[in-house]
Amino acid sequence: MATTQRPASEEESTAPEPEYVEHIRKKSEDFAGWYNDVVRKAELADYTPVRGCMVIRPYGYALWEHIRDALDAMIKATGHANMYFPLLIPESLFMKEAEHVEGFAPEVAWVTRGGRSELEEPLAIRPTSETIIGTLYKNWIHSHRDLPVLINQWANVMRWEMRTRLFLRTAEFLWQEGHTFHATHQEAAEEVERMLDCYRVLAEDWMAMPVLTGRKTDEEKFAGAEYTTSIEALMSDGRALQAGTSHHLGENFTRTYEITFTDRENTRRHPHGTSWGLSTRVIGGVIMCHGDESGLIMPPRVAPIQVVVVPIYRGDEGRATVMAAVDSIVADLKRATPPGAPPVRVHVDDRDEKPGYKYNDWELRGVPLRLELGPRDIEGGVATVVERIGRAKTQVPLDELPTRLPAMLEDFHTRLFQRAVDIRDSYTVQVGDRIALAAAFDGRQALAIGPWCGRTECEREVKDTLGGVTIRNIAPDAPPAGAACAACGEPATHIARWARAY
RNA sequence: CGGGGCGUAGCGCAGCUCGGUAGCGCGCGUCGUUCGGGACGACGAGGUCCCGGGUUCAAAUCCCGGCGCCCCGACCA
Repeated sequence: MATTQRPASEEESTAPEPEYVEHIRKKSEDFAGWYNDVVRKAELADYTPVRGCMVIRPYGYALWEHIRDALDAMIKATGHANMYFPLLIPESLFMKEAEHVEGFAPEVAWVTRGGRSELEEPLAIRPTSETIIGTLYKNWIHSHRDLPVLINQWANVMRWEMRTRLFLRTAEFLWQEGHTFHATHQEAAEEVERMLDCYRVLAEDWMAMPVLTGRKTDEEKFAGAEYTTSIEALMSDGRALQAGTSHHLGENFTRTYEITFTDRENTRRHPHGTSWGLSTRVIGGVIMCHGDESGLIMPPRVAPIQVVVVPIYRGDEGRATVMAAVDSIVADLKRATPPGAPPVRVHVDDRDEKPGYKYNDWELRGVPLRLELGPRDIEGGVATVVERIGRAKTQVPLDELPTRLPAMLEDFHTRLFQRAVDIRDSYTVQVGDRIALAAAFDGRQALAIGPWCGRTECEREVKDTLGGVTIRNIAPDAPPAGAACAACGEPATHIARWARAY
């Protein structure tokens, strides 16, 4: 290609090839590297001097706030109230529930010196709050008239993980944990289902992330739960992510913490508990579900910035003209917002950078719509709107922006959701026997759906043999009559979803 | 906890084999020209070479001992 002869005397250049160091690693070649680059360069989060703990930066925290607000509204709309419990749990309380302790003990961080005396009882930093909440509610529940108790807390918890990844698995993370107590098993079961459905709605309607709801196997359920349900999302690399869980605790904790109530027949009984949680991990889900080679793609309903305005001009005079038009657009958008409705979240990028730089920067950050406004646009009385998924350009008359932009954002949400469904479908395989199951995961990722016998040994055998393939959850539907387990051939009792998980 | 890799300017790295004045690119600051898909010039600021010890006239470089981080496994939201 190069035809120019270099003089033989010319020294070899020792300088590295010019490259854009701001660029991110290729998603198709190095998914984990891509993920890290995107999280850090889009300024969602970063590492800190604290091992395993991340800092959530303003752009990432704004995303979390929108997710949190949407979920908080649903939690309140279903009758729950927020409250707050202590971060530290005395060892003796924590150790009461045997199965719970066994499940969590390895990853609990302990405060062994209270600052006053080394002889003080060690304190666990909560990995979850069932134990302290149970202890307290023992004092507050006496009668069926005290039930149901429907509470939630937004909090940080700590689990001393061996390997951490930004958002997906950090030693400290933010979440909400709902805790409820009910008079009957049935009522608690309905609660478990109701809150799982809130998570499904949050994932699908707010984050455009399709999920499969279902029950966890005994192997994967919460330590101390009677049963666990979950929402499972498939990432665009084909691995599954547990994005929220809702547990039926039965009487497991209320027995241990001696919570009793007197029912209508004057019989003393233990209430049935539930707990359900969703964490900052879902942000990792949003990133890996929607992102592409250019970076993030933010679901509009939770996007910190929904529309970014890039002004284009030459010289100071051009700048003044364009910026006046930009100001007018922003003012129109605010004025057009119906009372009570959230305004379009618009940001004007007036940095002293070239437009091309800004395009790439905002694409990395995943802003759904970019509004370009330059001399040509102003002359035509339009703005150029470019959407993030396919970079399709639309000329929109300036006076139509207040109605068109919200509509385009809604359309963006719908297409983003459908795109995620299509990606998931591309990995989905219906399997009827072991050959099909093994083939589904042979050198690739998959979401394999098929009949299952319900046996833990079978589940473990698949995990060990097929390289970490696990049952993410079990479908609500029963298997066809007479169906055989796709993994072992024994009679099937369930429909399972197999995948490799994060 | 096993297996790898890496610690040199804010970031990415070269220099280490073979000891001798600490470098490059990007970024950052000021000024000017630019601006419809990652602009350019001039000048400038910025370093306990991860830490501790040893060898040596002399250590980023060689030796010993720590510490930290990242990646891959097993465990987990």
